[in-house]
Parts: sequence; structure tokens; C-alpha cells
Amino acid sequence: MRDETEYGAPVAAGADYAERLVADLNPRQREAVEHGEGPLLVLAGAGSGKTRVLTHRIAWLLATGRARPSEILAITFTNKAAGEMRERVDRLVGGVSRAMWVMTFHSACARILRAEAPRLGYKRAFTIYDESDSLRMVKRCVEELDIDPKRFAPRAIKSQISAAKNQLVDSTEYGNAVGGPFEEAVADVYNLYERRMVEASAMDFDDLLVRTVNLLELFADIREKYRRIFRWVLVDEYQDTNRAQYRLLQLLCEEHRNLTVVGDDFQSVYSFRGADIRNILEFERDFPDAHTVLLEQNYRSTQTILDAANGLIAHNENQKRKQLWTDGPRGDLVTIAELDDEHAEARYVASEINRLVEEGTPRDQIAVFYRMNAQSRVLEDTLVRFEIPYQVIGGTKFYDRAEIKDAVAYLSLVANPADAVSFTRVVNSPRRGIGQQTQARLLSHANTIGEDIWDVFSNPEQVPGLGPQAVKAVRRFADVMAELRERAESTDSVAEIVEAILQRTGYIEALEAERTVEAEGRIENLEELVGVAAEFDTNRELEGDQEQTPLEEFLAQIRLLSEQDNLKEQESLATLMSLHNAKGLEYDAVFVIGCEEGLFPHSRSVEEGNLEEERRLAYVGVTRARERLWLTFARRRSLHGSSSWNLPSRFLSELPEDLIDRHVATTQTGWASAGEGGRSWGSNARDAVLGGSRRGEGGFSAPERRQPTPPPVPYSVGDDVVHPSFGEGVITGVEPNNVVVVRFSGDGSERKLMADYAPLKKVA
DNA sequence: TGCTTCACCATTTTT
DNA sequence: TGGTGAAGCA
Repeated sequence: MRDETEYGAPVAAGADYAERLVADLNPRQREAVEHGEGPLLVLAGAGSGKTRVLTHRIAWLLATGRARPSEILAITFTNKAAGEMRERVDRLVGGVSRAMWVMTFHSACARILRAEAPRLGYKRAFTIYDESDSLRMVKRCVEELDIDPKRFAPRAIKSQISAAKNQLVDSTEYGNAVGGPFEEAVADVYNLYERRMVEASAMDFDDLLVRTVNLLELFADIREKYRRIFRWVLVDEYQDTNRAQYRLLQLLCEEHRNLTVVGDDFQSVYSFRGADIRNILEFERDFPDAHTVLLEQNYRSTQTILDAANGLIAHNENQKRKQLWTDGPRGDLVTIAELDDEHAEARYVASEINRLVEEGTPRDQIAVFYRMNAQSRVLEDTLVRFEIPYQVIGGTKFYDRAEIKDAVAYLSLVANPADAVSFTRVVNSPRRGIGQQTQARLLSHANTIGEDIWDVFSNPEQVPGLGPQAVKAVRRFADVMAELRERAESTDSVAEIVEAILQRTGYIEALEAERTVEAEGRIENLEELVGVAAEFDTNRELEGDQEQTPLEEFLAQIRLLSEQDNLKEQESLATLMSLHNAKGLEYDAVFVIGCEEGLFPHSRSVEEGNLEEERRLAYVGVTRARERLWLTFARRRSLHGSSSWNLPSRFLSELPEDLIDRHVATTQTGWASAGEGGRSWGSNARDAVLGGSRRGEGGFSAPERRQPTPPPVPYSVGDDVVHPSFGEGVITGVEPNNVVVVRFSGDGSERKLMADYAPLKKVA
């Protein structure tokens, strides 16, 4: 534990320290930090130092003796944000931050439920289901109820149930309010789903919140207990709270009223997930005695970027008024670039990135944002060709990969014998001759006799309808699981359990037998999981939690991990992500691509009347940039197969014209430059930008028929090649459009490269 | 039981 | 365009 803090004072040193704590804050920030008891609303514009206010407020509450560390509950939405906050509080007050709850809504609820869940009929060792697990469960319910999944898509049903839960509407209430046939189907599934989840002792993400609310509403003693524990509650990103979270805060705070919420209505972009912007807009109505502080001074961006953001958001009606300003320089103009199509757009972005890097911008300070994840593909291809190292945030996550999910499902089943979804996931993976028939019989028997699925498969003889073959196969599976469970009970090392699972279930063996590159990759991923577990074991030795076993704790932790947690900062990688994922981050240089009507704002959103939220999303994108900002659009874009012509996004015309530097680029399309050899693309694209030709061809007239035929592919399967960065490899495939597939011997990776542009050389 | 083929569909997603 | 899921076949 550290005694010295950032301000050189020992922990909680009283008035003098408190004074120094606020000394270098601006007046508004100081006002927020020094607010005493009672509700506080901090409307914090982008980059206005809201985390600073939150952390300093916590330190100030401690320093002035108003709060003890254990009385503080600080809530964020991501683990990353929680980690950062804890770290920064730690720097202010030292190790006492350990005693505080600084975590996400979901983690906090999971922790409370871990202690109290039995009161609601759950086992203490409940399993947290992620989206795909709970979708599985919904599907099973749909099947069981004989609902035609084509008529009512399980996904749609699930999202309907989720929406209901976010509103704290339970299945009974939902059933009473049914409208059409779809709602009726949803009501039935919702009802069964709730029952099956309790039986499996499983909770989905929404349940974590809803069940905690239930707990506090139903049991006065529990309510009192947590009200007494959390005398000070602080919430970050308050604009993103949904009904359930709102109710939770109300339950915790309505007595002592020491609730601090920090947020920015301009950055509310999650209404489709149930976030209710009214929570922040109407905070002052809900808490008439609330003190409100407005933070408008921005410490991140240039005035030009802020003016652009202000100009954009001024087009929204339903907002609190805020106007960002900075002491800093005006900075460069915002670039709006018009390109032919998405490929030209990608090349433009890539060449601009190269230029930035040459000029000294660290690559990890460059980000590209887009509306849809699908847009990353073209960009990735281009970045590979330009040899620009990058990372993509979003898409398939580590914990979404099949092999990882399998391993985690094994762990879940070991920890929670009732976990039916995990059971179906792993029972025949690897193949062990337990097919759907057999699984269905096991599950329905479990439903009939009301026993845990584990008890049922441990006694396969008693399951009606199983043939001797099936009984034998199930027996073998049960024996392995029993052995693993014993193993888990006799050790505190999660890594050891994971290792045992991979070995004893034959999982690794099956992968090794495949002898493919993919299988090898999977094995590597699994090894990484063992590594993650080992790391967990090491950290756990420092701070153990007696409430739950290491395995349970590990499972809860990895299930609540988020995408942003994967962000790497140290490596020199440009970052690609959706605009939604960009919230809370900042970069020196930002590109927002695909600024076209129909794509951004997305046509769906416009149809559904969510234009203002789209505009807020644009606002989020713009305000991520510290120094340089590009907004690009393509005249023509192919989206799932067919290409279409789009108008520039209305958001572009909403930016004040005097802040804009316009580029109209006509890149040389196609193969014209191929003869010049690989690396010339960068300069080509850049030269073309200077060209500034007009878009006067009339839009629809000439759909690029003039491409010369590609030069013949000089490579054939089996050729040995060498690449300056990937090393030696062999051609394993030749595809249309001069794409070659190369397996590189260095890391065993297989990559698709454009033969004409990649700096590949044939080895004689 | 398990693999292949074909049809269908396709924002965003802090947990 | 590409990934997913269900039906059909060996």
C-alpha cells in the first residue's frame, strides 16, 4: 500500500490536502468536486475532464472525512473505464481504493447476486449467459413451444424479451399487455425462458440488473444493507442508463440521496439497447434538489474541431444546451474528402495515414471510425497492401470464438451442474457419439423429473429411450466430467482446471488430429486461454474473495469482459472501429469514413425516426479527434453485393463551411498503375487527391466500364515466394482478380494478397 | 450421425 | 459480398 499520493500528501490528510486536491481544477470542475451531500448532476461535454471530476470528487469525499472508502460505489459501463478510474483514484488516495466498489453495473450486480441469489431461488453458483448462450436458450424454448422459427425469428424474440427486461417488465406483465400474434409468441417464450433460466441457475446480462432490482424491492433487509454500505454512489456515462439501472440507483439512493451522475446527453447513442436519454434530461425533475454543473471547457480538441462538433449538434432539438470551447489553438481545418468508391476511399485513408506517420504522428494515435463493422473489410485489405499495421476493435471477439466458448462452457458446467446450455454446447464436442436425439432425451428427462442436467447424464440408464450405444457414450462423458469436477474441487488454480479439461475431454487431441492451419490456430487460442487463467491465478493470490470459488470468480470475470478491453495501446497500430465503440476514446487523428446518406445516417435509423441519435453518433466521432479530422464519403459503394450511388451525408453540410477543407479526388481506378510495381499506390492516391476533378460526369453516366483487363497472374500454386515483412512462403491458391493465397512458413499464417501490389517475389 | 449444399439475409451492441 | 442455418444426402 502506498502512503504518498499524487499531491504528496498522505491518505485522507484533511483540509489542507482537500484544498490542494481542487487547486488545479477549473471553477466548474471544482464546483462539482466540492459539492457536499445530495444529488449532483454533472453535464460534462466531450473532453471536459469528467473522469478527473469523478476521481477527484471521490478523493475529496475521503479527504474531507465525508466518506469512508468502503462506502463508495462508483459505477461505469465498461471494465476498461472502471479499471482506469480505480487506477486514477488510487493515484490520488493510495491503496485504500481497494475497499471501494469501482466497477460496471453488471459486475456490481453480479457481486451482490453472488451473495444474495439464493433468496430468489437461484443457486449461489449461478452461471452468466452471454448473448449467444441466451439466444440458444431462447431457441430451445421456441422449439419446445412449437413456434415456427421462420415466422418469428428467435433473435427478434430475444431482443423483445431483452427490451422488456430493460423496462423492468416481467413475463407476466408482458403477457397481460399482449397485442398481436408476435407479442403473444414472445410472451410465451419469455415465460418459459424465465423458468428454464432459473432451472439452469443461469442469468443473462439483463437478468443481472433486473434480479438485483427484484432483490432490493422484495427484501427490506437486503435493501437496508446495501443502502447502508453504499452511502455515496457515483455514476459515469449516465446518459446510457436504462430503466432498470435507473431503478437500481433509485433504490440505493432514495434515502441518503448522495447520488452523483456524470454524463453528456450529446453522446447518448445506445437507445437501441434500452438506454433512455430521459434519465439524464429529466434528472432535475426526478431530483428537484439536485445541483447541476455544466462542464464546457474542453481539454482535448482544437477549437476548429469543437466548432464543427458544436455546429453539427446544434441541429438537434431535444438537447440540453452546451457549447464546447478551449483555451487551445484553432488548429487545422477539417477535411472532407469525396472519393469514387469505397476502394478509393480506403486508399485515400491509407495514404493519409502514411503521410501522418511520416510527419511524426504515432500510428497508435490514428483511428478510423465507421458506422457498420462490415466497412472494415475493404479498409483492412487496403491497409494490408499498404503494409500499415492496424488492429480492429469489434467483430469476433476472443471469447466468441468457438473453441474458447467450448472451453468456457466446460468450465461453466463444472461450476454449475444445472447449466443446460453449456451442457448442450460441449456434450458432443469433440464428437463422442451423443447426437441430437440423445441430447433431447436427456434434456427432456431433466425437465420431467426436475433434476439438474448433471444428475441426469450421470445416470443415463434411467433415461427412457436411450439405446445401449447412447448409454455407453453418455456414461463415458459423465465419467470424464465427474473426474474434472473432482479435480476442480481439489485445486485453487483455474489454469490447472482449464488444462485438465482440454486434455481429459480429448478436445486438444481432436484438434491435433485435424492437422489444419485453422485447428492449429484454435490450439493457440486455447493456450492463450490457459495463459489468461494463469494470470488470473497469480493476481488472485493477492486479493482473494471468500464469497466464491476461484473458478466462479474467473467465469464471472471473463463473461463480463468487453471489446474495449482488447484495445492495445503500447503497440504501434492504427485502430479501426465502429463509431459506437469509439465513445470514451481519443486520438490525435481521426477518420470517419462512409459519410453518405443511407449509411450514415443509416437508412434504418432515419426510417425509425432516430436521426438525432445518428447525429449524436457523428458528434461522438468528431469529438474523439484531438488535432486532425477527416470525413470521407464515396459516390458509389457496393454493399452486400450490389453497388449503389449515394448522396453525401447531410451531416457534412451541417458543419460550418469555413471550417472545411474540401478534397474531391478521382483516383486512377483499376490496373493502370500495376506496371509501376507494388508500392506506388500511396503516391498515386496522393497525387490523385491533388487532381481535384469535378464530379460533373453526371453521377450515373459512366459506371467505370473502362478498366483494362488485368495482367496475367504470374504465380501458380506451389511457387515459393518471399515477402519483405512476412518472410518466406508458398502459394497455396490463386483466385480471380490477381489474388494469391500464400502460406508463410514463419508464423504458419495464410494470407490473401493482391499479386500486383503486394511486394511479393518469386524464389527460383 | 455428419457432411455438403443451397437459400437467405445483412446497423449500431458498454454487459 | 460474406456468413449463417436448415434441409438433403451418403
